[in-house]
Amino acid sequence: MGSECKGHQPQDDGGVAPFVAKTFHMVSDPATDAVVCWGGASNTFLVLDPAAFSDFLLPSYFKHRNFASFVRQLNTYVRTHARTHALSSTDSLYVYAYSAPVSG
Amino acid sequence: MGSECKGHQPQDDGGVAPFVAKTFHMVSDPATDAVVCWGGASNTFLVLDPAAFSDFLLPSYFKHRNFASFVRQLNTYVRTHARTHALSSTDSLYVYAYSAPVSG
DNA sequence: GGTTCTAGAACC
DNA sequence: GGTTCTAGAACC
Repeated sequence: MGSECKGHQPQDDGGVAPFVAKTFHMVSDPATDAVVCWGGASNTFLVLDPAAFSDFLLPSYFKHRNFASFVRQLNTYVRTHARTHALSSTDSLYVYAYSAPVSG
Repeated sequence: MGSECKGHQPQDDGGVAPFVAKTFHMVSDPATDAVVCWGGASNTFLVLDPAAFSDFLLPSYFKHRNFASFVRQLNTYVRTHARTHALSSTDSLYVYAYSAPVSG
């Protein structure tokens, strides 16, 4: 091959699955912190407004607006990504552990 | 026994499970037809307003307001009650088959 | 018997 | 790899 990779990595996602990358972006976006945000300790994120999360946030990242589908995917990566772990839920507050990927 | 049952049946639910009785009542109530109502053919019922269904209707019948928990229970009775059968769902319209109990 | 969390399986 | 539907299992 003539051109070799010289460390240039456009869109370096560290091989992270699309679902994981999207979820990280979605949670990290400060514009939507009233809907979903990082939790305090324990590498968690909180869905503060499940209705807005389902109706507006999910369809902007995924091809659906079903909270159950999101949870199903999350549970998949809970398994394959040691850093992710489901915790608990209440009537209106869903809490999932999800640590930020380590850069560097 | 001195007193025999003479056909008097206060609260005759035909031995139907509480979940099934509650769901039937919830769907049948005309006051909430904008939220959930009986479907046209095929013994179905439609959750027209999932948000209102979860936030207001579910907690008035059950001890939670989680659509997923309702679906989990529904799927249980899909199995044990031949008359119930899950069909499909779309973004905002959940459709489940559920036939009315036959009286008489 | 109910409620929650998670996963299998089918289908896309 | 994503989305949906359903069920197992644990816990209440």
